[in-house]
Amino acid sequence: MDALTVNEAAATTGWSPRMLRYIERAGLVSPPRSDGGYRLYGPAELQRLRTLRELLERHDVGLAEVGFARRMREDAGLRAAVDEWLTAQARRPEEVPTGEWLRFEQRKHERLLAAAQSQLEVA
Amino acid sequence: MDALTVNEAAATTGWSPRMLRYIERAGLVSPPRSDGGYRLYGPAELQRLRTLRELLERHDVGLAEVGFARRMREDAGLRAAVDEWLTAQARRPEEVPTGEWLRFEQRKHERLLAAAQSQLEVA
DNA sequence: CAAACCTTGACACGATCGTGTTAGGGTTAT
DNA sequence: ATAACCCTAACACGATCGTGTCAAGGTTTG
Repeated sequence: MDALTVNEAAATTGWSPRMLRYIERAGLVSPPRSDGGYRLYGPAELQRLRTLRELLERHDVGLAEVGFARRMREDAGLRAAVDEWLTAQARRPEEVPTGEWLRFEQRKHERLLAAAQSQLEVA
Repeated sequence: MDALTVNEAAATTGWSPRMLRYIERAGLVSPPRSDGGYRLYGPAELQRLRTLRELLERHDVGLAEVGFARRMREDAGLRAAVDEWLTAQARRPEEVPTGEWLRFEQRKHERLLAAAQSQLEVA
């Protein structure tokens, strides 16, 4: 069998087994199961897990946010509602001071980086 | 003056003053300010606050999620990355993409990347 | 069969979200 | 001028996110 179990998949993707289960519950990567219920990660799932990691790291996004993007993609009503609301906002560009929001995001990012840093220093 | 202050705006929109400030910080509704720094909510902002409430209640969405949708809309690179990841998920591996489908996806991706590029050039 | 691995469920813990409240200090309006 | 209102910053607090770990029990495999 060329399918890996959770621990093996974890070893080759950089996720922990715990996170692999969490990611499945979040509806992002759901491997098929063996007759006994074991998760079986094939090449497709492994690739998705690696690209998911890339996506989160490079764009400072959370799993829940990707899950929300997925929900928007699948729920046309939701997508339309959110899109409409945001579009109305965009029609008033003079009332959109992006500076504050940017600084807010920057501070959040700085906090995340600081946390990652101290994490590394411990290791 | 037909602009309301935070407490007045809160009274007519159903939000608390605290949440009005929080919503501004989240980049969702940013009213102009008086010379002294008071928030001044006009009809446009009031309407946006009411529709925002509608949106959250009807679709069980959080403020942070709407903020993320906004971020995706404004950051073409992010949008392209998330979109690409989710699209790959939808495609079944055994359902080998026909030339037609593949070319369609490729063109979409190219458009998204081009948008990201021009976004960067502006900055 | 038995060791090694998997499953779900739970407790734990720091970080962020959504929200209220309070403190110290300016602004507006009467 | 002074009461009433606003501003930001901060503490607090339950809920959820992201993550680890442990327990009790089923599966795979040599």
